[in-house]
Amino acid sequence: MPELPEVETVRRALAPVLEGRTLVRVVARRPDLRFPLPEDFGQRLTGRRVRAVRRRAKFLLIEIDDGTVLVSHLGMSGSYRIHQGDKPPLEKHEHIILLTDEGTEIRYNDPRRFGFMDLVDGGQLADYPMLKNMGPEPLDDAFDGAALTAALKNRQTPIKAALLDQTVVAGLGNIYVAEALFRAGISPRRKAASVAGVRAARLVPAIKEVLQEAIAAGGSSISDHRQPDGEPGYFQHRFAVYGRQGEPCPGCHCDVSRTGGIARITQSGRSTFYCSRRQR
DNA sequence: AGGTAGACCTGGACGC
DNA sequence: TGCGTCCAGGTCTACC
Repeated sequence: MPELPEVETVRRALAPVLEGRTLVRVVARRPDLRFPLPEDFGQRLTGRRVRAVRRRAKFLLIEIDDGTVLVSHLGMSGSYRIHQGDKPPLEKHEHIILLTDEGTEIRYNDPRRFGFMDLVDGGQLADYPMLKNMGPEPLDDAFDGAALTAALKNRQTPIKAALLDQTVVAGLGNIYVAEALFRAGISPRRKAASVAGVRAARLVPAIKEVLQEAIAAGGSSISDHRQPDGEPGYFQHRFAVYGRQGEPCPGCHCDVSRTGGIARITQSGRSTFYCSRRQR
């Protein structure tokens, strides 16, 4: 599921039920997700108050009043669900349960367990291995055409792979890279270093716009992913190319029976969707 | 050094 | 119904 817009949607849902609240019960129903959970994970959080729920790229950063940060990454299939009042029976893959002093229950569900949680000293966060080399936030003003051009300089890999590299720009994944490249009219196969100057200046706003629109739509619901309140996201209905192989791209007048419509290719082991006529 | 496969894990969709 | 195959939003590690 979760690229930047989905994680931001989760952050916005969790912040009002967690910030300022005390965690009265924290249960890990198994000792590990992708990695082993820290020793005494539940005990270290129980009785503590949550200061803030932040996000960096695809990471949720839940700041605790003792200076600890609960780092949460959703991997491919992680999701949070908030229950106030009625608590339905626990599901098989609901691995982590947080209960607040207001009686709100927050469950972390992750069938594939590619997600993980960790407890990190706030002062050490900048050195945390998975955050240390992270590139700029795509929605920050500092991320502009010049910054992208510099980050792509001399890179021979396709632009698709470069945008998935979190050290170039942090938070994009397979879906939003495809959508941003379509909007910018840039082929995913183009050499990254050649996305400079005007092309980079076109790509940056395409990235920002697609992310902002997706956040406004509550993210994308692929498979059975939901927002924490149980509502689906709606941005998947607005995908121009992702998952649409063989269809005409939006605004396209070509003869799909002849051109084959939106193409699907494999790049570094992952599906790429694009229009070979309008993306160069 | 930079770039590309393989690994991690479960479940859903599809073909036979 | 059941089995095998393929595919999936991410990222680390091990190789060339």
